[in-house]
Amino acid sequence: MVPTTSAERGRAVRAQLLAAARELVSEIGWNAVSTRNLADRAGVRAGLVHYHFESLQALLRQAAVEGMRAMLDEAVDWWARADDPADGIEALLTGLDQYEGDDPASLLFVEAYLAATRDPLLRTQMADLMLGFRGSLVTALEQAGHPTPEATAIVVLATLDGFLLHKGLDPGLSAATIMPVLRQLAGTGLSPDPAEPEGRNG
Amino acid sequence: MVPTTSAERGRAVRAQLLAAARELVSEIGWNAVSTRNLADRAGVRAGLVHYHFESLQALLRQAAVEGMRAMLDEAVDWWARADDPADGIEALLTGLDQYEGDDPASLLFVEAYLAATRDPLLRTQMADLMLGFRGSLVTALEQAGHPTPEATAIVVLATLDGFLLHKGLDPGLSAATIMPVLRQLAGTGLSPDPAEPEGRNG
DNA sequence: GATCGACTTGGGCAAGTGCCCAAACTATAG
DNA sequence: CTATAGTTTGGGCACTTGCCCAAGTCGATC
Repeated sequence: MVPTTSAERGRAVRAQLLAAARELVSEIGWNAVSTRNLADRAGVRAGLVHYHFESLQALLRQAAVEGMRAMLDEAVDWWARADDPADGIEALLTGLDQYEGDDPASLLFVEAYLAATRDPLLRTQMADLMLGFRGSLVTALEQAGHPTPEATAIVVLATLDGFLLHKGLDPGLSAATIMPVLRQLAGTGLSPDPAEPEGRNG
Repeated sequence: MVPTTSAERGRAVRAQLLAAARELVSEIGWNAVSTRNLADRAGVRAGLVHYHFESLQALLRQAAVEGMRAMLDEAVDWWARADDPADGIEALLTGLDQYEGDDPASLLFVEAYLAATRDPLLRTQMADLMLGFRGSLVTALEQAGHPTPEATAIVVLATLDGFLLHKGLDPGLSAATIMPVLRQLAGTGLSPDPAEPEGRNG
């Protein structure tokens, strides 16, 4: 259905701008997104950016936070369904494996981390997001009877983000390589697999 | 010794520019460094940037790679001295703990990771750097008799980088919290020390 | 028809960008 | 002294930046 009223078209433009922002942030970097190339990508005139949003930064902030929240919510669902937290981690990791270090979703996260360093509002919003996500991992680990859920959750999340940083440099890195180690981490530590083959990288 | 000849002064200016670049990249971000604020920080005229360097990007690339190499070499020395790889990791982590998420060295790394995504030359240089660093961790783990040195090294390095990403959001994160988990990872799992599990808590 | 409000247009502004270059400077060599 | 080579200066070019705004379009309401 093509939007007809002004309000409907306005809402559509806002959505297009936010989607274009998500694309461009991963493609050219947070600081390289300008009102003009953003409007270009969204297929609208540049003047509209500052009609619909207070500033470029506010637009980028909203786009990033909404995008990340959607992805994290999806991941939390995985955890709710899987009975072993390690299965949820594996699902997350293999999701990254189809890309070769230029996964747009991953880059959006890293760009946002960096931008948050210089944008206090974005920092608090992202901190809330990550706290909630970490909490859901902690409860999953608790329910699995893990001895140190808090510290392990922090390490697992750091590893996930660090892994996609490294994958940008070395696309040959495979989730399969590190999965056994993460599985051992997420497991209760009571039944380690006897012989785990050594992976390699490219 | 104050430089007197033109060549000496030129070398000094190059060094000042590279140092200023390292500072500014962590303070305002890779893409926000311009010829003018860079020259300003270095205390030289803007025209000198393009006399001494082919381009701004080339300057930033060289500054980042040199800075990272110096820091990694230092860390490798730690490994050479410590007999337990976990001690080296602990030394690295506590080095990060004195900052509150705005450690200039850490930010330089993350900024470089991101810039490498869009600069093929920087990517290969950083890949070499990280491969060498990871290799030294692998040998340290091998000598300690670790069963899966390769995969563990990848996870440990990813955790290190991911941890500083998260620390930017949540400065309350302490290295002490995750150290037991990393120690378990880096250990052989055979507990060479008589009493080792469950040390102090953060 | 007229009016209203949300939205859109296109042009503009001051400031900043990377890079360039002719001219000047400076310490050494012939 | 005059060359010479390396370095430094200050201004400039063409372009992009975020943000602004008067004038316009368009459907809904009176």
